[in-house]
Amino acid sequence: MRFEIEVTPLDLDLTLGCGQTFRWRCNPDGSWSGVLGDQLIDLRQKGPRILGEAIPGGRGVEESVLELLRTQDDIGKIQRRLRRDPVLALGMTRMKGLRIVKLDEWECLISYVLATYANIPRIMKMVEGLGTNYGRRIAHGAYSFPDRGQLSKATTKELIGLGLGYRAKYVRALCELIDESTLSTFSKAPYERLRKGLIELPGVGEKVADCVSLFGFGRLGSFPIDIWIERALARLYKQTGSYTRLRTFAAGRFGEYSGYAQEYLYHNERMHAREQECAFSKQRKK
DNA sequence: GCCCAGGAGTGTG
DNA sequence: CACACTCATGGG
Repeated sequence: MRFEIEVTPLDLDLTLGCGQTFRWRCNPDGSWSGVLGDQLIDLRQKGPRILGEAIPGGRGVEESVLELLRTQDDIGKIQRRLRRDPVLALGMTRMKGLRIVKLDEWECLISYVLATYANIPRIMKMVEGLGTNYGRRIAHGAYSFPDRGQLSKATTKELIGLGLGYRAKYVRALCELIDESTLSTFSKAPYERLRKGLIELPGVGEKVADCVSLFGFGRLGSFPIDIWIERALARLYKQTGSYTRLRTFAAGRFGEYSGYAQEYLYHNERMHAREQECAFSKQRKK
């Protein structure tokens, strides 16, 4: 089923390729393929228009893509607020098309528990492994992310076989602990209580809780601090110290849209590191 | 071969 | 509060 939607501003490559979600892949022709619920979806950007194709297709496909891209966010308003920070204002215009994504809560929780101490290619491989082994087949080579019931069938040994390592026991424990009401209670909870509830879960610390709050539960005030954000805060703001200290700094500086600030800083820092690396290798060639 | 990764859990000073 | 150590492994 083909469909077409319009989203502005939007940079699909930035949004789907900057490491927020581990389920979308860029095809050789520049389009993106991913799974939303039980739909395999291809997206191709033509200026402000997004040309999409869904298999098997059906009602609500457009809506699920609009939800993924958080089209209700007023990017202009968010950027005006964040531009009050001179450091952030510097390179922010080119980030205009980078949108926070809205992921399924359960998928997001499991994905970011797997994301601890692993690089992005490996995380993608682990998440893909859960899909192909425990999800439902949608199309050739495409599987839905397994729900609690499906993932509960996995043994710790099987999960380790998929390369999860010590993360396997956390996935097992989460399958036991999380039920239907847990996530809906979380959804209704105010941010700080949601955060505390998430941190009580096995395999979930402050950083994962903040990622799940942001990408899974859509709390834009959340500010996950990983190694890249730590570097960015040290390099650009001369801020170092504990997670709590850095988090307090970010809240005061970026306020209710800290999540967008975080994603800008994250992407910027990774690009900066890559430029440094290129400059270094060029220098060595001489 | 070596370094590092969208960290968490636990124990100690 | 701050560190220190372990966990388990694969990608670049």
